[in-house]
Amino acid sequence: MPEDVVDASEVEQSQGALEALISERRRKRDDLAAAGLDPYPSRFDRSTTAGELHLAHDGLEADQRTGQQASLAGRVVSMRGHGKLIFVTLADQSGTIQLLIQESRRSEQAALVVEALDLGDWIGVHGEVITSRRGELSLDVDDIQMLSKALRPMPDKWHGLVETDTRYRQREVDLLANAESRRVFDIRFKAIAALRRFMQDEGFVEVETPILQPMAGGAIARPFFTHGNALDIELSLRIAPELYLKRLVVGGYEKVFEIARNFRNEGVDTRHSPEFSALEAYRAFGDYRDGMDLAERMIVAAAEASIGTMTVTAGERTLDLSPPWPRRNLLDWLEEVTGERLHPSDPVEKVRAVCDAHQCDYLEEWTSGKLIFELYDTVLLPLVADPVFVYGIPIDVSPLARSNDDDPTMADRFELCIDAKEFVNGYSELNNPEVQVERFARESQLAAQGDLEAMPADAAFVRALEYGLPPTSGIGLGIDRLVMLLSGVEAIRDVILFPMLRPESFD
RNA sequence: GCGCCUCUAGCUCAACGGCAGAGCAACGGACUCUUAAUCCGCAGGUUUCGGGUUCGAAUCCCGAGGGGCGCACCA
Repeated sequence: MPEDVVDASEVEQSQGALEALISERRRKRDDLAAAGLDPYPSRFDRSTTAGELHLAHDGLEADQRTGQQASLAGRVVSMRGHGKLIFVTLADQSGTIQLLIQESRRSEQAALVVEALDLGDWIGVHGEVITSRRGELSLDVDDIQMLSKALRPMPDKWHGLVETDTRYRQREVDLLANAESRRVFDIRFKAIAALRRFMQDEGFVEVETPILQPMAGGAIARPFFTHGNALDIELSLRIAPELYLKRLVVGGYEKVFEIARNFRNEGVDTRHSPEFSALEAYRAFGDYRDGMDLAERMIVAAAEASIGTMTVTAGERTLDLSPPWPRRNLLDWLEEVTGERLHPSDPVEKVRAVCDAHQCDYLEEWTSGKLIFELYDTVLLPLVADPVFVYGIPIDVSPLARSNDDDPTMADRFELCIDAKEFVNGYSELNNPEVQVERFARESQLAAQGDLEAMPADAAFVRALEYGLPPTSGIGLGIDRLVMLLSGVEAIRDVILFPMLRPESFD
Protein backbone atom coordinates (compact mmCIF):
# COMPACT_ATOMS: atom_id res chain seq x y z
CA MET A 1 0.00 0.00 0.00
CA PRO A 2 1.46 3.43 -0.93
CA GLU A 3 2.63 5.64 1.89
CA ASP A 4 0.22 8.48 1.27
CA VAL A 5 -2.83 6.20 1.39
CA VAL A 6 -1.72 4.76 4.72
CA ASP A 7 -1.29 8.27 6.08
CA ALA A 8 -4.76 9.29 4.98
CA SER A 9 -6.44 6.38 6.75
CA GLU A 10 -4.44 7.06 9.88
CA VAL A 11 -5.66 10.64 9.90
CA GLU A 12 -9.22 9.38 9.48
CA GLN A 13 -8.81 6.88 12.33
CA SER A 14 -7.08 9.32 14.65
CA GLN A 15 -10.43 11.01 15.10
CA GLY A 16 -11.61 7.93 17.01
CA ALA A 17 -14.84 6.01 16.85
CA LEU A 18 -16.43 7.82 19.77
CA GLU A 19 -15.56 11.21 18.32
CA ALA A 20 -17.12 10.12 15.03
CA LEU A 21 -20.37 9.20 16.79
CA ILE A 22 -20.38 12.52 18.61
CA SER A 23 -19.68 14.48 15.42
CA GLU A 24 -22.60 12.75 13.75
CA ARG A 25 -24.92 13.88 16.52
CA ARG A 26 -23.42 17.37 16.45
CA ARG A 27 -24.14 17.51 12.74
CA LYS A 28 -27.78 16.64 13.34
CA ARG A 29 -28.02 19.26 16.04
CA ASP A 30 -26.52 21.87 13.73
CA ASP A 31 -28.92 20.85 10.96
CA LEU A 32 -31.81 21.57 13.31
CA ALA A 33 -30.38 24.92 14.26
CA ALA A 34 -29.82 25.73 10.59
CA ALA A 35 -33.50 25.00 9.96
CA GLY A 36 -34.39 27.51 12.65
CA LEU A 37 -35.19 24.96 15.35
CA ASP A 38 -33.38 25.56 18.65
CA PRO A 39 -31.84 22.25 19.77
CA TYR A 40 -31.69 23.61 23.34
CA PRO A 41 -34.90 25.60 23.89
CA SER A 42 -35.55 27.23 27.25
CA ARG A 43 -38.75 25.47 28.26
CA PHE A 44 -41.60 23.17 27.32
CA ASP A 45 -45.14 22.96 28.68
CA ARG A 46 -46.29 19.42 29.21
CA SER A 47 -49.87 18.59 30.06
CA THR A 48 -49.26 15.18 31.59
CA THR A 49 -46.75 12.39 32.18
CA ALA A 50 -46.35 8.82 31.02
CA GLY A 51 -47.38 7.53 34.44
CA GLU A 52 -50.53 9.64 34.56
CA LEU A 53 -51.57 8.46 31.10
CA HIS A 54 -51.14 4.83 32.11
CA LEU A 55 -53.17 5.42 35.26
CA ALA A 56 -55.94 7.02 33.25
CA HIS A 57 -56.05 4.69 30.26
CA ASP A 58 -54.51 1.30 31.00
CA GLY A 59 -56.91 -1.50 30.21
CA LEU A 60 -58.21 0.17 27.06
CA GLU A 61 -58.85 -2.15 24.13
CA ALA A 62 -56.63 -2.19 21.07
CA ASP A 63 -56.96 0.32 18.25
CA GLN A 64 -58.90 2.94 20.23
CA ARG A 65 -58.79 6.71 19.94
CA THR A 66 -59.52 8.60 23.16
CA GLY A 67 -59.80 12.04 21.67
CA GLN A 68 -57.57 13.30 24.49
CA GLN A 69 -54.82 15.66 23.37
CA ALA A 70 -51.64 15.51 25.43
CA SER A 71 -48.18 17.05 25.60
CA LEU A 72 -45.37 14.95 27.00
CA ALA A 73 -41.66 15.46 27.57
CA GLY A 74 -38.99 12.86 28.07
CA ARG A 75 -35.97 11.02 26.80
CA VAL A 76 -35.97 8.80 23.73
CA VAL A 77 -34.96 5.36 24.98
CA SER A 78 -35.86 3.19 22.02
CA MET A 79 -36.86 3.63 18.39
CA ARG A 80 -38.40 1.12 15.99
CA GLY A 81 -38.65 2.50 12.50
CA HIS A 82 -41.00 1.23 9.83
CA GLY A 83 -40.37 3.71 7.08
CA LYS A 84 -43.32 6.04 7.24
CA LEU A 85 -44.20 4.93 10.76
CA ILE A 86 -41.85 5.08 13.71
CA PHE A 87 -42.42 3.75 17.21
CA VAL A 88 -40.52 5.59 19.91
CA THR A 89 -40.36 4.73 23.57
CA LEU A 90 -40.31 7.91 25.59
CA ALA A 91 -39.19 7.85 29.21
CA ASP A 92 -39.95 10.44 31.86
CA GLN A 93 -39.52 10.10 35.58
CA SER A 94 -42.93 8.50 35.96
CA GLY A 95 -42.35 5.71 33.46
CA THR A 96 -42.38 5.13 29.72
CA ILE A 97 -44.93 5.54 26.97
CA GLN A 98 -44.94 4.66 23.31
CA LEU A 99 -45.06 7.35 20.66
CA LEU A 100 -46.48 6.62 17.20
CA ILE A 101 -44.96 8.98 14.70
CA GLN A 102 -46.78 8.68 11.40
CA GLU A 103 -45.57 10.52 8.37
CA SER A 104 -49.14 11.29 7.39
CA ARG A 105 -49.91 13.03 10.69
CA ARG A 106 -46.76 14.78 11.73
CA SER A 107 -46.05 18.46 11.18
CA GLU A 108 -43.23 19.76 8.99
CA GLN A 109 -41.27 20.70 12.09
CA ALA A 110 -41.79 17.19 13.41
CA ALA A 111 -40.33 15.78 10.21
CA LEU A 112 -37.15 17.78 10.72
CA VAL A 113 -36.84 16.70 14.34
CA VAL A 114 -37.40 13.05 13.43
CA GLU A 115 -34.65 13.38 10.87
CA ALA A 116 -32.27 14.51 13.62
CA LEU A 117 -33.54 12.13 16.32
CA ASP A 118 -31.19 9.82 18.23
CA LEU A 119 -31.50 7.59 21.24
CA GLY A 120 -30.99 9.67 24.34
CA ASP A 121 -32.43 12.92 23.02
CA TRP A 122 -34.87 14.86 25.17
CA ILE A 123 -37.98 15.72 23.22
CA GLY A 124 -41.38 17.32 23.78
CA VAL A 125 -44.30 15.86 21.86
CA HIS A 126 -47.95 16.59 21.26
CA GLY A 127 -50.68 14.31 19.97
CA GLU A 128 -53.75 12.23 20.68
CA VAL A 129 -53.82 9.46 23.25
CA ILE A 130 -54.63 6.21 21.48
CA THR A 131 -53.98 2.49 21.68
CA SER A 132 -52.02 0.77 18.96
CA ARG A 133 -53.37 -2.18 16.99
CA ARG A 134 -51.45 -4.38 19.41
CA GLY A 135 -53.17 -2.62 22.29
CA GLU A 136 -50.31 -0.56 23.67
CA LEU A 137 -51.17 2.85 25.03
CA SER A 138 -49.51 5.38 22.74
CA LEU A 139 -49.42 8.99 21.73
CA ASP A 140 -50.29 9.56 18.09
CA VAL A 141 -47.79 12.35 17.56
CA ASP A 142 -48.50 15.37 15.43
CA ASP A 143 -45.71 17.61 16.66
CA ILE A 144 -42.22 17.10 18.12
CA GLN A 145 -39.68 19.53 19.51
CA MET A 146 -36.10 18.81 20.35
CA LEU A 147 -35.66 19.82 24.00
CA SER A 148 -32.01 18.86 24.32
CA LYS A 149 -29.89 17.04 21.80
CA ALA A 150 -27.74 14.31 23.37
CA LEU A 151 -24.26 14.22 21.85
CA ARG A 152 -22.93 11.03 23.39
CA PRO A 153 -24.17 7.58 22.39
CA MET A 154 -26.33 5.77 24.94
CA PRO A 155 -25.32 2.42 26.46
CA ASP A 156 -26.65 -0.84 25.03
CA LYS A 157 -30.43 -0.61 25.18
CA TRP A 158 -30.82 -4.24 26.18
CA HIS A 159 -27.87 -4.90 28.50
CA GLY A 160 -27.66 -1.38 29.87
CA LEU A 161 -24.46 -0.27 31.54
CA VAL A 162 -22.74 -3.14 33.31
CA GLU A 163 -19.20 -2.12 34.21
CA THR A 164 -19.28 -1.11 37.87
CA ASP A 165 -16.56 1.46 37.46
CA THR A 166 -18.54 3.41 34.88
CA ARG A 167 -21.79 2.92 36.76
CA TYR A 168 -20.33 4.64 39.82
CA ARG A 169 -18.35 7.31 38.02
CA GLN A 170 -21.13 8.22 35.61
CA ARG A 171 -24.15 7.59 37.78
CA GLU A 172 -26.27 9.72 35.48
CA VAL A 173 -25.69 7.20 32.71
CA ASP A 174 -26.33 4.30 35.07
CA LEU A 175 -29.64 5.86 36.07
CA LEU A 176 -30.80 6.58 32.56
CA ALA A 177 -29.80 3.15 31.28
CA ASN A 178 -30.54 0.80 34.17
CA ALA A 179 -34.02 0.52 35.61
CA GLU A 180 -32.64 -1.53 38.50
CA SER A 181 -30.44 1.33 39.56
CA ARG A 182 -33.37 3.72 39.49
CA ARG A 183 -35.40 1.25 41.53
CA VAL A 184 -32.77 1.16 44.28
CA PHE A 185 -32.50 4.92 44.55
CA ASP A 186 -36.26 5.37 44.42
CA ILE A 187 -36.41 3.11 47.47
CA ARG A 188 -33.66 5.08 49.13
CA PHE A 189 -35.32 8.45 48.79
CA LYS A 190 -38.77 7.14 49.63
CA ALA A 191 -37.39 5.51 52.76
CA ILE A 192 -35.61 8.69 53.84
CA ALA A 193 -38.70 10.77 53.20
CA ALA A 194 -40.73 8.27 55.24
CA LEU A 195 -38.26 8.36 58.11
CA ARG A 196 -38.42 12.14 58.16
CA ARG A 197 -42.23 12.12 58.05
CA PHE A 198 -42.37 9.50 60.79
CA MET A 199 -40.07 11.47 63.07
CA GLN A 200 -41.98 14.68 62.50
CA ASP A 201 -45.27 12.92 63.19
CA GLU A 202 -43.76 11.64 66.41
CA GLY A 203 -43.05 15.22 67.41
CA PHE A 204 -39.30 15.22 66.83
CA VAL A 205 -37.68 18.43 65.62
CA GLU A 206 -35.20 18.04 62.78
CA VAL A 207 -32.03 19.93 63.56
CA GLU A 208 -28.62 20.53 62.03
CA THR A 209 -25.35 20.29 63.90
CA PRO A 210 -21.79 21.00 62.74
CA ILE A 211 -20.07 18.82 60.20
CA LEU A 212 -16.84 20.74 60.64
CA GLN A 213 -15.86 20.21 64.24
CA PRO A 214 -12.82 21.15 66.32
CA MET A 215 -12.80 17.62 67.68
CA ALA A 216 -14.73 14.73 66.19
CA GLY A 217 -16.53 12.82 68.93
CA GLY A 218 -19.55 10.70 69.67
CA ALA A 219 -18.13 7.56 68.15
CA ILE A 220 -14.94 5.61 67.83
CA ALA A 221 -13.44 6.24 64.41
CA ARG A 222 -10.59 7.93 62.59
CA PRO A 223 -11.75 11.29 61.28
CA PHE A 224 -10.90 13.26 58.16
CA PHE A 225 -9.07 16.51 58.85
CA THR A 226 -9.18 19.82 57.12
CA HIS A 227 -8.07 23.36 57.78
CA GLY A 228 -10.20 26.41 58.45
CA ASN A 229 -8.43 29.42 56.97
CA ALA A 230 -10.47 32.15 58.64
CA LEU A 231 -9.71 30.95 62.15
CA ASP A 232 -6.50 29.18 61.20
CA ILE A 233 -7.57 26.03 63.00
CA GLU A 234 -7.52 22.35 62.31
CA LEU A 235 -10.99 20.89 61.91
CA SER A 236 -12.35 17.36 61.77
CA LEU A 237 -15.29 16.19 59.72
CA ARG A 238 -17.92 14.75 62.00
CA ILE A 239 -17.91 11.06 62.74
CA ALA A 240 -21.26 11.24 64.59
CA PRO A 241 -23.66 14.01 65.62
CA GLU A 242 -24.29 12.50 69.05
CA LEU A 243 -22.60 14.98 71.36
CA TYR A 244 -24.12 18.07 69.73
CA LEU A 245 -27.58 16.52 69.70
CA LYS A 246 -27.41 15.80 73.41
CA ARG A 247 -26.36 19.41 74.00
CA LEU A 248 -29.58 20.42 72.25
CA VAL A 249 -31.55 18.24 74.66
CA VAL A 250 -29.76 20.08 77.47
CA GLY A 251 -30.95 23.28 75.80
CA GLY A 252 -34.56 22.18 76.01
CA TYR A 253 -35.24 20.41 72.72
CA GLU A 254 -36.95 17.35 74.17
CA LYS A 255 -37.20 15.40 70.93
CA VAL A 256 -34.60 16.03 68.26
CA PHE A 257 -33.25 14.15 65.31
CA GLU A 258 -30.78 14.72 62.54
CA ILE A 259 -30.22 12.88 59.30
CA ALA A 260 -26.48 13.21 59.38
CA ARG A 261 -23.82 12.57 56.82
CA ASN A 262 -20.91 11.14 58.75
CA PHE A 263 -17.33 10.79 57.59
CA ARG A 264 -14.92 8.11 58.72
CA ASN A 265 -11.42 7.86 57.40
CA GLU A 266 -11.35 4.09 57.44
CA GLY A 267 -11.58 1.04 55.28
CA VAL A 268 -13.86 0.87 52.27
CA ASP A 269 -15.67 -2.34 51.46
CA THR A 270 -19.09 -3.74 50.62
CA ARG A 271 -20.54 -2.50 53.89
CA HIS A 272 -18.49 0.61 54.61
CA SER A 273 -18.24 3.90 52.83
CA PRO A 274 -16.10 6.83 54.05
CA GLU A 275 -19.19 8.98 53.70
CA PHE A 276 -22.41 7.52 55.05
CA SER A 277 -25.77 8.60 56.42
CA ALA A 278 -27.20 8.01 59.86
CA LEU A 279 -30.37 9.06 61.57
CA GLU A 280 -29.78 9.93 65.19
CA ALA A 281 -32.68 10.70 67.49
CA TYR A 282 -32.80 11.77 71.14
CA ARG A 283 -35.86 11.78 73.28
CA ALA A 284 -35.96 13.28 76.75
CA PHE A 285 -37.44 11.29 79.66
CA GLY A 286 -37.10 7.94 77.87
CA ASP A 287 -34.69 5.05 78.25
CA TYR A 288 -33.20 2.42 75.95
CA ARG A 289 -36.47 0.48 75.86
CA ASP A 290 -38.20 3.48 74.34
CA GLY A 291 -35.33 3.51 71.83
CA MET A 292 -36.17 -0.05 70.79
CA ASP A 293 -39.83 0.86 70.35
CA LEU A 294 -38.91 3.88 68.26
CA ALA A 295 -36.41 1.99 66.09
CA GLU A 296 -38.91 -0.74 65.37
CA ARG A 297 -41.72 1.58 64.36
CA MET A 298 -39.36 3.79 62.37
CA ILE A 299 -38.00 0.96 60.25
CA VAL A 300 -41.43 -0.55 59.71
CA ALA A 301 -42.66 2.86 58.52
CA ALA A 302 -39.73 3.17 56.13
CA ALA A 303 -40.32 -0.31 54.72
CA GLU A 304 -44.03 0.29 54.30
CA ALA A 305 -43.48 3.55 52.43
CA SER A 306 -40.60 2.42 50.23
CA ILE A 307 -41.38 -1.19 49.32
CA GLY A 308 -44.85 -1.76 50.73
CA THR A 309 -43.99 -5.09 52.30
CA MET A 310 -42.30 -6.56 55.36
CA THR A 311 -40.61 -9.23 53.28
CA VAL A 312 -37.13 -8.56 51.96
CA THR A 313 -34.47 -10.69 50.35
CA ALA A 314 -30.89 -10.72 51.55
CA GLY A 315 -28.70 -12.84 49.34
CA GLU A 316 -30.11 -16.34 49.43
CA ARG A 317 -32.56 -15.85 52.24
CA THR A 318 -35.88 -14.16 52.72
CA LEU A 319 -36.37 -12.04 55.82
CA ASP A 320 -39.51 -11.02 57.63
CA LEU A 321 -39.52 -7.56 59.15
CA SER A 322 -42.96 -7.89 60.69
CA PRO A 323 -43.03 -6.50 64.23
CA PRO A 324 -42.75 -7.13 67.08
CA TRP A 325 -39.07 -8.06 67.03
CA PRO A 326 -37.62 -10.30 69.75
CA ARG A 327 -35.48 -8.70 72.44
CA ARG A 328 -32.66 -10.86 73.70
CA ASN A 329 -30.34 -10.29 76.60
CA LEU A 330 -26.77 -10.52 75.37
CA LEU A 331 -25.40 -12.56 78.28
CA ASP A 332 -28.36 -14.96 78.24
CA TRP A 333 -28.04 -15.54 74.52
CA LEU A 334 -24.29 -16.00 74.75
CA GLU A 335 -24.82 -18.62 77.44
CA GLU A 336 -27.36 -20.39 75.26
CA VAL A 337 -24.92 -20.57 72.35
CA THR A 338 -21.61 -21.15 74.13
CA GLY A 339 -22.82 -22.95 77.22
CA GLU A 340 -20.86 -20.51 79.37
CA ARG A 341 -22.38 -17.93 81.66
CA LEU A 342 -20.09 -14.92 81.23
CA HIS A 343 -20.04 -11.58 82.95
CA PRO A 344 -17.80 -8.49 82.67
CA SER A 345 -16.69 -9.14 86.26
CA ASP A 346 -15.28 -12.53 85.28
CA PRO A 347 -11.50 -12.92 85.15
CA VAL A 348 -10.26 -12.30 81.62
CA GLU A 349 -8.82 -15.83 81.47
CA LYS A 350 -12.31 -17.31 81.66
CA VAL A 351 -13.66 -15.11 78.88
CA ARG A 352 -10.56 -15.62 76.75
CA ALA A 353 -11.10 -19.36 76.96
CA VAL A 354 -14.55 -18.96 75.45
CA CYS A 355 -13.08 -16.70 72.77
CA ASP A 356 -10.46 -19.31 71.98
CA ALA A 357 -13.16 -21.96 71.67
CA HIS A 358 -15.07 -19.86 69.14
CA GLN A 359 -12.33 -18.52 66.89
CA CYS A 360 -12.75 -15.05 68.32
CA ASP A 361 -9.47 -13.11 68.15
CA TYR A 362 -8.56 -10.58 70.82
CA LEU A 363 -5.82 -8.32 72.06
CA GLU A 364 -3.83 -8.68 75.25
CA GLU A 365 -5.15 -5.49 76.85
CA TRP A 366 -8.85 -6.17 76.35
CA THR A 367 -11.05 -6.35 79.44
CA SER A 368 -13.64 -9.04 80.04
CA GLY A 369 -16.40 -6.63 78.97
CA LYS A 370 -14.66 -5.87 75.71
CA LEU A 371 -14.08 -9.58 75.11
CA ILE A 372 -17.76 -10.31 75.71
CA PHE A 373 -18.72 -7.65 73.19
CA GLU A 374 -16.31 -9.21 70.73
CA LEU A 375 -17.91 -12.60 71.29
CA TYR A 376 -21.27 -11.07 70.51
CA ASP A 377 -19.86 -9.71 67.24
CA THR A 378 -18.23 -12.91 66.10
CA VAL A 379 -20.48 -15.58 67.58
CA LEU A 380 -24.00 -14.18 67.90
CA LEU A 381 -24.24 -11.65 65.09
CA PRO A 382 -23.72 -14.18 62.27
CA LEU A 383 -26.72 -16.14 63.61
CA VAL A 384 -29.09 -13.25 63.03
CA ALA A 385 -31.52 -13.31 60.09
CA ASP A 386 -34.85 -11.66 61.00
CA PRO A 387 -34.62 -8.52 63.16
CA VAL A 388 -33.61 -9.03 66.77
CA PHE A 389 -32.76 -6.55 69.50
CA VAL A 390 -29.74 -7.49 71.58
CA TYR A 391 -29.66 -5.56 74.85
CA GLY A 392 -27.38 -5.33 77.82
CA ILE A 393 -23.94 -4.43 76.49
CA PRO A 394 -20.81 -4.16 78.64
CA ILE A 395 -20.10 -0.65 79.92
CA ASP A 396 -16.44 -1.02 78.83
CA VAL A 397 -17.41 -0.49 75.21
CA SER A 398 -20.12 2.08 75.88
CA PRO A 399 -18.45 5.27 77.17
CA LEU A 400 -21.48 7.49 76.52
CA ALA A 401 -24.17 5.15 77.84
CA ARG A 402 -25.81 5.04 81.25
CA SER A 403 -24.95 2.01 83.32
CA ASN A 404 -27.63 -0.41 84.44
CA ASP A 405 -29.03 0.32 87.89
CA ASP A 406 -28.70 -3.31 89.05
CA ASP A 407 -25.43 -4.12 87.29
CA PRO A 408 -23.05 -1.21 86.85
CA THR A 409 -20.76 -3.27 84.59
CA MET A 410 -23.46 -3.32 81.94
CA ALA A 411 -24.88 -0.45 79.89
CA ASP A 412 -28.57 0.06 79.27
CA ARG A 413 -27.80 -0.28 75.61
CA PHE A 414 -29.06 -2.29 72.67
CA GLU A 415 -28.25 -3.03 69.10
CA LEU A 416 -30.75 -3.96 66.42
CA CYS A 417 -29.39 -6.75 64.24
CA ILE A 418 -30.75 -7.94 60.93
CA ASP A 419 -29.12 -10.33 58.49
CA ALA A 420 -25.92 -10.56 60.55
CA LYS A 421 -25.43 -6.80 60.53
CA GLU A 422 -25.99 -4.03 63.06
CA PHE A 423 -28.60 -1.51 62.00
CA VAL A 424 -29.33 0.50 65.10
CA ASN A 425 -27.35 1.32 68.19
CA GLY A 426 -29.18 2.89 71.09
CA TYR A 427 -28.97 3.48 74.80
CA SER A 428 -30.08 5.33 77.85
CA GLU A 429 -27.80 8.34 77.71
CA LEU A 430 -25.24 8.88 80.43
CA ASN A 431 -26.24 12.21 81.99
CA ASN A 432 -24.13 12.30 85.13
CA PRO A 433 -21.33 14.72 84.20
CA GLU A 434 -18.91 13.38 86.77
CA VAL A 435 -19.34 9.81 85.62
CA GLN A 436 -18.87 11.03 82.07
CA VAL A 437 -15.59 12.65 83.09
CA GLU A 438 -14.48 9.34 84.61
CA ARG A 439 -15.43 7.52 81.40
CA PHE A 440 -13.47 9.98 79.30
CA ALA A 441 -10.52 9.70 81.70
CA ARG A 442 -10.54 5.95 81.28
CA GLU A 443 -10.64 6.32 77.50
CA SER A 444 -7.67 8.71 77.67
CA GLN A 445 -5.82 6.18 79.77
CA LEU A 446 -6.51 3.54 77.13
CA ALA A 447 -5.31 5.94 74.44
CA ALA A 448 -2.12 6.53 76.40
CA GLN A 449 -1.63 2.78 76.47
CA GLY A 450 -1.86 2.81 72.71
CA ASP A 451 -5.51 1.94 72.16
CA LEU A 452 -6.31 3.63 68.85
CA GLU A 453 -10.02 3.16 69.43
CA ALA A 454 -10.20 5.28 72.56
CA MET A 455 -12.61 8.19 72.55
CA PRO A 456 -11.21 11.69 73.10
CA ALA A 457 -12.57 13.71 76.04
CA ASP A 458 -14.88 16.54 75.05
CA ALA A 459 -14.83 19.28 77.69
CA ALA A 460 -17.58 21.33 76.03
CA PHE A 461 -19.84 18.30 76.12
CA VAL A 462 -19.12 17.65 79.79
CA ARG A 463 -19.82 21.29 80.61
CA ALA A 464 -23.17 20.93 78.83
CA LEU A 465 -23.98 17.88 80.97
CA GLU A 466 -23.25 20.03 84.02
CA TYR A 467 -26.19 22.22 83.04
CA GLY A 468 -28.33 19.10 83.22
CA LEU A 469 -29.26 16.54 80.60
CA PRO A 470 -32.63 14.98 81.44
CA PRO A 471 -32.96 11.21 81.30
CA THR A 472 -32.68 10.61 77.59
CA SER A 473 -33.07 7.79 75.12
CA GLY A 474 -30.87 7.97 72.05
CA ILE A 475 -30.63 5.88 68.91
CA GLY A 476 -28.63 5.90 65.71
CA LEU A 477 -29.76 4.18 62.51
CA GLY A 478 -27.51 3.38 59.56
CA ILE A 479 -29.53 4.65 56.63
CA ASP A 480 -27.37 3.15 53.88
CA ARG A 481 -27.64 -0.30 55.40
CA LEU A 482 -31.37 0.11 55.79
CA VAL A 483 -31.63 0.95 52.09
CA MET A 484 -29.47 -2.06 51.23
CA LEU A 485 -31.84 -4.23 53.24
CA LEU A 486 -34.98 -2.78 51.69
CA SER A 487 -33.69 -2.90 48.12
CA GLY A 488 -31.91 -6.25 48.43
CA VAL A 489 -28.54 -5.04 47.16
CA GLU A 490 -25.30 -6.24 48.70
CA ALA A 491 -22.90 -3.34 48.15
CA ILE A 492 -23.16 -0.03 49.98
CA ARG A 493 -21.88 1.67 46.83
CA ASP A 494 -25.05 0.60 45.09
CA VAL A 495 -27.12 2.71 47.46
CA ILE A 496 -24.88 5.81 47.38
CA LEU A 497 -25.36 7.93 44.28
CA PHE A 498 -21.78 9.06 43.90
CA PRO A 499 -19.52 6.80 45.96
CA MET A 500 -15.96 7.85 46.65
CA LEU A 501 -13.57 6.63 43.95
CA ARG A 502 -10.13 7.56 42.81
CA PRO A 503 -10.36 10.67 40.65
CA GLU A 504 -10.66 10.15 36.93
CA SER A 505 -7.96 11.48 34.68
CA PHE A 506 -9.17 13.43 31.68
CA ASP A 507 -5.96 13.62 29.67
C1' G B 1 -2.17 -2.19 54.07
C1' C B 2 -1.78 -7.95 52.10
C1' G B 3 -3.91 -11.75 48.70
C1' C B 4 -7.00 -13.16 44.38
C1' C B 5 -9.69 -11.68 39.92
C1' U B 6 -10.50 -8.23 35.96
C1' C B 7 -9.63 -4.38 31.85
C1' U B 8 -10.85 -6.12 23.82
C1' A B 9 -15.28 -1.03 19.12
C1' G B 10 -19.69 4.11 22.21
C1' C B 11 -22.33 -0.24 25.04
C1' U B 12 -22.63 -5.80 25.97
C1' C B 13 -19.48 -9.74 24.98
C1' A B 14 -16.24 -13.57 21.79
C1' A B 15 -11.37 -14.88 20.25
C1' C B 16 -6.87 -17.53 25.20
C1' G B 17 0.47 -18.13 21.14
C1' G B 18 -1.05 -18.00 14.54
C1' C B 19 -5.15 -12.68 9.74
C1' A B 20 -9.10 -9.11 16.33
C1' G B 21 -14.90 -10.95 15.64
C1' A B 22 -20.35 -10.71 16.83
C1' G B 23 -24.91 -8.28 18.74
C1' C B 24 -26.74 -3.46 19.90
C1' A B 25 -25.84 1.74 18.78
C1' A B 26 -24.01 4.63 14.27
C1' C B 27 -23.98 5.34 8.81
C1' G B 28 -26.60 4.14 3.55
C1' G B 29 -31.06 1.64 1.81
C1' A B 30 -36.27 -1.17 2.09
C1' C B 31 -40.63 -1.16 5.20
C1' U B 32 -47.53 2.43 8.32
C1' C B 33 -48.62 -1.58 14.15
C1' U B 34 -43.58 -2.45 16.23
C1' U B 35 -42.08 -3.21 21.24
C1' A B 36 -34.59 -6.68 22.09
C1' A B 37 -38.96 -5.03 15.07
C1' U B 38 -37.06 -7.34 10.55
C1' C B 39 -34.13 -7.44 5.97
C1' C B 40 -29.90 -5.74 2.66
C1' G B 41 -25.36 -2.96 2.65
C1' C B 42 -21.31 -0.25 4.96
C1' A B 43 -18.12 1.35 8.63
C1' G B 44 -16.07 1.19 13.39
C1' G B 45 -9.71 -1.16 17.14
C1' U B 46 -2.58 1.86 19.75
C1' U B 47 -6.97 -5.21 22.72
C1' U B 48 -5.91 0.28 29.77
C1' C B 49 -0.53 1.90 29.65
C1' G B 50 5.00 0.71 29.64
C1' G B 51 8.64 -3.01 29.16
C1' G B 52 10.05 -8.23 28.08
C1' U B 53 9.89 -13.50 25.96
C1' U B 54 8.78 -15.31 20.91
C1' C B 55 9.50 -16.14 13.89
C1' G B 56 4.76 -14.33 15.74
C1' A B 57 1.45 -11.58 21.85
C1' A B 58 -5.29 -9.36 23.05
C1' U B 59 -3.39 -14.22 24.72
C1' C B 60 2.72 -15.88 28.25
C1' C B 61 6.17 -12.97 31.89
C1' C B 62 7.47 -8.26 34.71
C1' G B 63 5.96 -3.37 36.09
C1' A B 64 2.30 0.80 36.37
C1' G B 65 -2.86 2.46 36.45
C1' G B 66 -8.44 1.80 37.02
C1' G B 67 -12.13 -1.35 39.05
C1' G B 68 -14.05 -5.61 41.74
C1' C B 69 -13.88 -9.45 45.55
C1' G B 70 -11.71 -11.66 50.01
C1' C B 71 -8.76 -10.87 54.85
C1' A B 72 -7.67 -7.10 58.66
C1' C B 73 -10.19 -2.23 60.93
C1' C B 74 -15.00 -0.20 61.17
C1' A B 75 -21.24 1.11 61.18
